[in-house]
Amino acid sequence: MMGTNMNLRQLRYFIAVAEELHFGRAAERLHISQPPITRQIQSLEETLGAQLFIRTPRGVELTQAGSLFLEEARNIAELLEQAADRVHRAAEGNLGRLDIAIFGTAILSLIPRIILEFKHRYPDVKIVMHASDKLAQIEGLQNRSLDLGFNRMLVPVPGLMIEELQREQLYAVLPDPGPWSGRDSIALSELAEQPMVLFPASRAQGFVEKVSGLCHEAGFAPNVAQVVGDGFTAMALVAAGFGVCLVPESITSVRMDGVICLPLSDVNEAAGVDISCIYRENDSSPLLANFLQVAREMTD
Amino acid sequence: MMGTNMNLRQLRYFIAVAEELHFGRAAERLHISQPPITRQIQSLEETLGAQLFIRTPRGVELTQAGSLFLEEARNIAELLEQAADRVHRAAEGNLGRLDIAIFGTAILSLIPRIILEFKHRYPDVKIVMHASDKLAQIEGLQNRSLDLGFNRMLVPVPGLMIEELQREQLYAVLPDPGPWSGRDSIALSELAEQPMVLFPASRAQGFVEKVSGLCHEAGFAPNVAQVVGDGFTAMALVAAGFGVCLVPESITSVRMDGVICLPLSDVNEAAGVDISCIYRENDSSPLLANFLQVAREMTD
DNA sequence: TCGCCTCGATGCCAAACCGGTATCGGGTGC
DNA sequence: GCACCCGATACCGGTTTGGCATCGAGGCGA
Repeated sequence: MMGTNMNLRQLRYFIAVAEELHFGRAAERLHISQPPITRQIQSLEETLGAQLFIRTPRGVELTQAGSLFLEEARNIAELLEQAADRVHRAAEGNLGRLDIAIFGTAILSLIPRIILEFKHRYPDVKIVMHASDKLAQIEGLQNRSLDLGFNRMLVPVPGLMIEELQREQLYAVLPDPGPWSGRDSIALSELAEQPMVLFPASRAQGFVEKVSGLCHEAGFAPNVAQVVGDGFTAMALVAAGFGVCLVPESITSVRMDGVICLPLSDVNEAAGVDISCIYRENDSSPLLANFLQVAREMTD
Repeated sequence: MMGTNMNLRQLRYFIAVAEELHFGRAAERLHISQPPITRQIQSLEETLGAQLFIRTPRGVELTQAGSLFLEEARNIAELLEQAADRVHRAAEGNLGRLDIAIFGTAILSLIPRIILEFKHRYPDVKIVMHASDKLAQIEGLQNRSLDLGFNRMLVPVPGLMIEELQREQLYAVLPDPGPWSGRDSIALSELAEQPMVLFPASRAQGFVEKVSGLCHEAGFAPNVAQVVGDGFTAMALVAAGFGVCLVPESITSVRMDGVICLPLSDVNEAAGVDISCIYRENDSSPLLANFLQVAREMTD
């Protein structure tokens, strides 16, 4: 009893024979001898319950059923080849989808440049961006709805990996015109009595605590005028006269009427804030690996 | 070195494992033991150049590449199944295309009934009808653009098979009112002096010669008034007073003002004209075989 | 008409493949 | 630490596959 089960080998042989219309030439094309072709075609015909070829003295010709099957077989063979190629590319991180979360002011400077470069290198990877705060990023990573998050001052979480990409200096945002107009730097201690706008108003520990800590190091407790959601709002409040605020350097690329941004002269580089990324520790996705590699290259 | 060639077996095993997310359960579902699954999946992963599963202590989970491949594999498996089924049906004559040629007046009576019945029994066979004269039918059959032709008084052609389906009596078409109004039959000899309209004006031998022969048997040479393309035109000319004509019985199902149709009393049954079909002698198409069977059943 | 040639089919043998049993090794939970 | 679960590996026997040699049928030319 011949095989009652179709085989890809039979498909390939069939296509070769159907295109050559000649067992011998098909065998030659397949780099095998002729008898195996006969047997495989016989087996295929038996499993299909259909005669595929009419044997003639000068070769073979396709029956109608064979002609129909040739189209199907070609299609299937091509689909298989494409599937294999796509899977291979997916495994190498050239194809797929990556869900990335960013926090409010991360749309400035570094992160969009990284994403742009990655999209350029891997055009078939679909990047989906999500605006999520710190806790939402962690939850998203844990329940696998996210692959990667960007944030500042992340605290270690079991199962998640944190990697610092860049460290930014802090700038003071001050009303203009005002006492500091024309200056090109300022000491944090000069702001001791100033009402201060803090952000973000998040559930998680973060920039608010960082600023408080720095003030205490500078010898004063911050006079908190207001806590708002993000750095843009904070700058707007400074312009409106609510007080002053501290921001990471990248936000200063936004120019806003009514404020000036001055570097802090008495806070050293290491005391700046980080931009880090966070991802699952055991994530074996080659897409993520490729993305991280791009991110590291661009922050060398 | 494991197989560098994909196999349908690997596809089936992969789908089972991907759906069960467990080698053991997949093996159970496939009614084999677990080790072959391991090897086939390993081999598949090697040929694809992609890790498809992440092995965990409690089973496996799909990688992104594996998830992608699962969709493709399911699709391909289904296509294969459908292809096999369609080829099987095509081989049994339940699916495919049949190109049938008919001549002008064959759209009456028998042939459309045969085609209708065939379409009813084999709804997935596409019937393409061609209006071709005798020579065009023979050429079409020889160059394989036709599978079957219907015609009358076909002469044998090498490589083609002719099969008579029905024999029809001849009728005289006479002007009405006229000398024969009210009669219910007529002898051919009564038409000896009458101008006669003949058809078809074809390159091939046919009905014209048949009528001439009958007239000579009846003892006179036909007085040819006009030769036209088809029986309808001939009847119209009779109505217009050009003379009389002879037609096969089936055409008399068309009622036309100004003419009456009378059976010929002195021409015996066997002298009538046939409706035959013609097809390639070595055509092994099951569609044709099925069609011929229907045709024979309906002319028993 | 008789060889001769071509082409697919068949018989036979060795190598590769596949599945089964037994067992290993790593990880988890009691 | 021990038992248990799961996938990986080793080994063996049956089946399949391909190669070689040969057959048999049909067509063509001398």
